[in-house]
Amino acid sequence: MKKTIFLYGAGMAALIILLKTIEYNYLIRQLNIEIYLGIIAALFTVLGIWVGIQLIKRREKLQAATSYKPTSSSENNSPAPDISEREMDVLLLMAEGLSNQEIADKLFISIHTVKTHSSNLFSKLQVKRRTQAIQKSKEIGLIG
Amino acid sequence: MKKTIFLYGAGMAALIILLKTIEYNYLIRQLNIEIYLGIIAALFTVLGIWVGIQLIKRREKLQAATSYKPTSSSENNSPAPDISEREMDVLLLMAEGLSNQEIADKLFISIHTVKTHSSNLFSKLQVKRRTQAIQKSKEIGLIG
DNA sequence: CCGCAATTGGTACTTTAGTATGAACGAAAA
DNA sequence: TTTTCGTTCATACTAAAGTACCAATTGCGG
Repeated sequence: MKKTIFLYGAGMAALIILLKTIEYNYLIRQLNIEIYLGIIAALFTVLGIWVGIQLIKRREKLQAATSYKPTSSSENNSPAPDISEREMDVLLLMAEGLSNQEIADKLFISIHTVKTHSSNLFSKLQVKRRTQAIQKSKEIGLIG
Repeated sequence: MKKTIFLYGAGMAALIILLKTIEYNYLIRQLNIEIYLGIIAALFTVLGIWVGIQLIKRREKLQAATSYKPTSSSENNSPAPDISEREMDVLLLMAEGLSNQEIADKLFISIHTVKTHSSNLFSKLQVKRRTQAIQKSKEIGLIG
């Protein structure tokens, strides 16, 4: 949370510095004021889109946390290793045949994170490939 | 789609009109140019946030549409795509989580042949990856 | 005999998957 | 407050999967 605000402020500062540089150097005397305003509008529109996406991600994370609690503490005793909630998300999408990139898009995380989760998943399931993970997790009743 | 674009354009137009009104009436002569730029930045940031939210919504809708497609009309157009005997062998071992090399060893053929079979298999099943092939062949009852 | 499909094998290439390692942050527990 | 764990992201690498194109063999039916 604080990090996002800091990054937002830093981005703003960087933009302001950039604009000041443009203004006081050479461009502002040659360019039309309309073009200058257009550049500012475009830049801050992009910045706003980024902020909006960040807000969506945060909200969805909070919603998921409040709605999905009873996933991994009920019946998994000996055969089911303690798969975390996020690893379970990856596993389910994996079983549907999605690629890592598609899983990343659907969960709003990067493909690197998907690889991290899946790698940990394979370790916990003691398998080497995603096809084996699907097969084994169905065997031990992790997924339907 | 078109509606969103129209709304976006309308929002832009309204903003421009507002800015022009501010500029040509009274504020621009009294206020500092910095404040004027700040107002523009803030307005377009808000606009960008809105656009970002719209983009997220659209993408989620598309994902839902694509993910729910194969439930209704997948088993009527391809109840039995003529899978050859050897392709079936590969598919069965594939569903057990074996790699191409392991399948090749088990069938006493080269890995190239396994790739050929699996590639033809994916074309016939209209999928792109082995995980999807397993999922789909179970859906349409090709394998148990 | 000839065409056709299936099977097998290959080269060369791009894409995806997976590993190893490190880093950062937040929340919860100790 | 410090530690631990889960989550996130990243780079750099190797391994596996998949595609495109080609070619030889075999068996079957016209």
